[in-house]
Amino acid sequence: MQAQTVQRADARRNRGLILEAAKAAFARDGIDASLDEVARSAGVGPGTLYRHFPTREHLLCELLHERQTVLLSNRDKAAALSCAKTALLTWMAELKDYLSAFNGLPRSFVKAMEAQTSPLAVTCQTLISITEEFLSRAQADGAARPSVAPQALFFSVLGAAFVHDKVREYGAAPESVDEILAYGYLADDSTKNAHESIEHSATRHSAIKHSAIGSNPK
Amino acid sequence: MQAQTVQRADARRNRGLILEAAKAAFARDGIDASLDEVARSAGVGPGTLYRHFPTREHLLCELLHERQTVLLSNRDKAAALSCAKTALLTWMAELKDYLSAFNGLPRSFVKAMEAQTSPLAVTCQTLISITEEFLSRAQADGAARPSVAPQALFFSVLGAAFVHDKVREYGAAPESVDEILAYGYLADDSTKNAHESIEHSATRHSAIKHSAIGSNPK
DNA sequence: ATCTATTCGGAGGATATCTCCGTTTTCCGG
DNA sequence: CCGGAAAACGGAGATATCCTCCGAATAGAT
Repeated sequence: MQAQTVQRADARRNRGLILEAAKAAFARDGIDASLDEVARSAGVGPGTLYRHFPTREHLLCELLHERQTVLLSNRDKAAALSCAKTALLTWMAELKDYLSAFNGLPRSFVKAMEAQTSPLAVTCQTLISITEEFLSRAQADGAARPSVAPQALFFSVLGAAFVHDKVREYGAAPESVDEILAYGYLADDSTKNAHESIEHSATRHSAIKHSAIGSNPK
Repeated sequence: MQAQTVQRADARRNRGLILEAAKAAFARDGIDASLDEVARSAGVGPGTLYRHFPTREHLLCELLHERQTVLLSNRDKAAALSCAKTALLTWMAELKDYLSAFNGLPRSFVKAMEAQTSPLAVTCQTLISITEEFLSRAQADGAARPSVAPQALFFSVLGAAFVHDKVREYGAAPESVDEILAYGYLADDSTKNAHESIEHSATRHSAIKHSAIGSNPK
């Protein structure tokens, strides 16, 4: 790794070559692209790649910086919107797009959320914080439901991003999923008494899971 | 494969052993568990495993049959509910639970939807059809939004199932994501004029994506 | 021009997927 | 009960990926 000191010229050059090759490979094959292949197409040895980027996540994180710059500038544009609801909707669209940058990217983010050691973890926290800003503003404005938590919302976008590419390939409208996320699948005017049915069902579900697969302890 | 004729005694026995071992391995390590390891713990050679189940999906599909039986019986219970809304909510919970049976299962399903050759593809179609039943009924009842398409709803559940385990591990309430899916993150009483903002944002988003990554043509 | 710290590159060990084919097992007809 | 053909087994091995280790090469300071 290059620590805090200045790195040698060849090191700097190779780093750039690797990033370029990785960007192409990830864009083409998704984040599971072979790293040895990336090294090969960058014209360096595997050792060089792993010295610069110890894990796939480090490499990914570096590639996302570029995107992140765009995302943050769009955050500002969205934040400048006068309508809190439109601002939130806009941010959500930007966020989902960012999370769909590479095929399989949501999986990396989700993994990063359970392992704080991942270099993507900080990014996650940042994104949740920003989401919270937009969400809070919309909630204060009465445009978003008060019981929605920023973490839950972020997870939901991750889910939407996860299916995003496949929805397109399947022929359905990608926005249809976004719309469900924003407005729900239930109608607005329903009474609230069916709410507990979800809990009930979920509880019953655990019981089912138990009896169905619980035959192997630990 | 065992074609239509009866298979030999040892073949039948090994098939059972493999399924048992695979169930344990998938439950423990998720659907990416090593198949050679499954074969080893089943006490058979790799060749035997691959002769019985040519691909990981074939094996997975067979393992899901058991779950599917439970799911279908629960479908009937849910369908018997008098309230269309509660019925839909219940089905959605059952479905999500089914799709969370193994860690990483949603990825397989999503893959199956773009490759019709996968043995899971039929299952997908079945699940979408059932979802459509519940959805249509709720829509006729005014309990679900008319513009929601069954495919989009299914994709949304896949997204929710994808993050399900991680939400739990993260410490947030798993139901929070379900709630967002059902009711949306926006408030009920908003006017509809922000609707087009989504489209607008999406369009603008594509433009962003273009300029950000469009440097490598095909 | 020399020397040293840095960086490189690729051989190689570990693990996983999937195939091929010689060997073993089942079970049917005699 | 007993061949023998068909069915099934199993594991060696070809290929791919990840990641490490260390002798060789190189940049850049003196």
